[in-house]
Amino acid sequence: MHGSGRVKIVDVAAAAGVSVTTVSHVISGRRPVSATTRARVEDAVRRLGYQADPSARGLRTQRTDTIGLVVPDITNPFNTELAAGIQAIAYARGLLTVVCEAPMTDGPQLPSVLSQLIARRLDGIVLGRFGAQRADLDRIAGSGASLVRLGTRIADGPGDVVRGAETEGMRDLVRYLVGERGYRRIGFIGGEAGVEPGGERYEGYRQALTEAGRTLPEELAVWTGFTREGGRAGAALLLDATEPPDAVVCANDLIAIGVLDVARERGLDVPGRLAVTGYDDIDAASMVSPALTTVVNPAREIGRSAARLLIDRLDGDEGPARQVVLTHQVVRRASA
Amino acid sequence: MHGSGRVKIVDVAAAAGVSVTTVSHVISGRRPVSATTRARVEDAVRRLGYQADPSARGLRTQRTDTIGLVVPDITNPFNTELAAGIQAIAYARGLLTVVCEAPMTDGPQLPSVLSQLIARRLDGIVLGRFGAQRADLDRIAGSGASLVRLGTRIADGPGDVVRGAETEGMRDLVRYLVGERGYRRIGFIGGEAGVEPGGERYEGYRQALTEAGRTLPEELAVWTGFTREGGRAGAALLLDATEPPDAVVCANDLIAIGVLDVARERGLDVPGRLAVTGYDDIDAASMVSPALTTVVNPAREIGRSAARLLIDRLDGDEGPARQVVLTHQVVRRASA
DNA sequence: TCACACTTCCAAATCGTTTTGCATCACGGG
DNA sequence: CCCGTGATGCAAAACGATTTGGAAGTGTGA
Repeated sequence: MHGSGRVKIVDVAAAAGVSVTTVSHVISGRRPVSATTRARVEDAVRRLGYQADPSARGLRTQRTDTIGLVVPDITNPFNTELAAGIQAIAYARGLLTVVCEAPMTDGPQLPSVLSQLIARRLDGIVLGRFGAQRADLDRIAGSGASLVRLGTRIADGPGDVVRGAETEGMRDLVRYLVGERGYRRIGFIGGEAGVEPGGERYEGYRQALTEAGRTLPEELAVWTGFTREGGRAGAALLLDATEPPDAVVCANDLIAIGVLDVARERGLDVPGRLAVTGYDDIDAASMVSPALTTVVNPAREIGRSAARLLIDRLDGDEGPARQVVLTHQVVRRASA
Repeated sequence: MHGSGRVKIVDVAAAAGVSVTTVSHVISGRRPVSATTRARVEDAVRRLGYQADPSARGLRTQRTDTIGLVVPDITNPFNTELAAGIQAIAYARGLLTVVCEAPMTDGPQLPSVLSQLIARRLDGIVLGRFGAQRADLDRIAGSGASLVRLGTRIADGPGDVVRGAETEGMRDLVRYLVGERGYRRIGFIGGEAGVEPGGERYEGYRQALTEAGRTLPEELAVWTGFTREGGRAGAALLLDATEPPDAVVCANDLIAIGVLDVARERGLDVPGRLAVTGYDDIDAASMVSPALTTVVNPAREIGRSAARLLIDRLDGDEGPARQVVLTHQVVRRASA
């Protein structure tokens, strides 16, 4: 019952009165075929509704025409936008995209997810903003899949890189807070400790403060998690400090939204009593109130660039590793 | 270079000193193998890091071990949660999940996306809340893929169905607005006209109003689109009516958030001057302010149920079509 | 007419599994 | 002693495409 009557390439060949070889050549265009024969074949393909079996083709060509995206949190809108950007490009090329979640904390971890994807013989993998080990990267590269890494400044290691100018973005944001808005005591809430892109963004925060001649308030920098929950936890920590901040800079928008939650619970006026900023500019950043001052991280464009790089590699580009850096932009809204 | 040195089943057989048949039987467990032989084979598999080639396996077994989810808007958090629920179950079963976007308006439409997925010989497809034609459903079923439809009340047609009790959910919500909160003139903003789940939800709205003896304010029911933009457009329409509503019921949360945007722009107090409600209870519903009164639509659980149904079918369940209905729950927050 | 190049097509090998039908062996019961 | 029965393992045939080497057919110039 299951696809028993599927039309195969031999059926097309029979219907068109040619050999399967010719049908294949018409379809792939790898060898010239006379116009009349081509027309007969194409007509037969259309009439019978022939579609090549991807397993059979993949077996022969050693390609799956499938690429993967691995992200730490599939529900983070940033990652969703990313996926949408990749899919748009990949779909047009006939590539299927599978997006997998490899949580930072619980659930199947990165190495396990990579095993699955490598076993699937994906043609390429986009690794989204992770604390990936060098061993993970080498494993992907060693499997024969092309690799694009996202949001990391670390240039060595296999694969191409796409990233936003995150250090610069955060630096500009904090400059704005210090210079134009005059906040005095600025805290920082990061994601998981030591993990990109938290490091990048913290670095920008650090730079802006030191260039302004401020001392880094080390007791006001905490790392919790890139989630709303993480923001709540971080806010509690910072607000209960002996000398609380008048502004808190968050490593992404979800964290900032968690901080807003706490501020509302405690009846703190934002930004009067406490300024809050995010990073990424996800849709929700403009939904909350006060609307978040944040930095645009062009998720969809990052996805598109990553897909294009990957496709170039699949098409045989053997050139040296490339790095694409996308511009940033501070968005001034009501929260700071 | 590309995977040239991949270890194949013959390599494992050689290393273990048995035939490939035996290796295959050890792996699949389809025929008994003596304990000592099994141990030797398993050891060889581990040592060599053997992983069966999915194309070769798929060619023989006529399965891809891959399922698909099709949704109209991949950036809608409801759909993301849905995907996460499906993935969680599928991943544990060794199934890969691909989620595809088939927008209602622009971009590749449903039939075209289905063609891609059918060409890929997916084992099963979950069709997320769509105005799918009967022909689309039949095409999926005819391709041999198992089918689960989401959020539709239409029982006939191929495939199993998973849905929330949406008519009831919306009915309870509107009862609350009318009965407990005393709103007099209640408008409705739907998604794309005539498309599930808009129809379901409108029906609940209609039922609640008629059972309360109200006349349906037909001029206050508009269909725009299941997005924030749609909400903005709908709000403009309703607020500029000759006799504007004091409450507006939206077919999903994104629409409601768009209405909040407009209310804020116009300086309308919510809920004092205008009450607003959503549907789905996505994360953002509790981020905006005032926080949305809405109805829980258990996206993740719907996804899990759908995946389980699909897997049952893949395992050979030939029973009659099933329908799973999940409970709803009104969440009373600040917006109404 | 022959030689040569170009077009156009085909037969057959190949990709790496799974699965079927058989052969072999050991063992116990009649 | 022989035969049936299970357990165990192997050889070979699929699965459905792509690709290579070569065989026809066609046209041109000497």
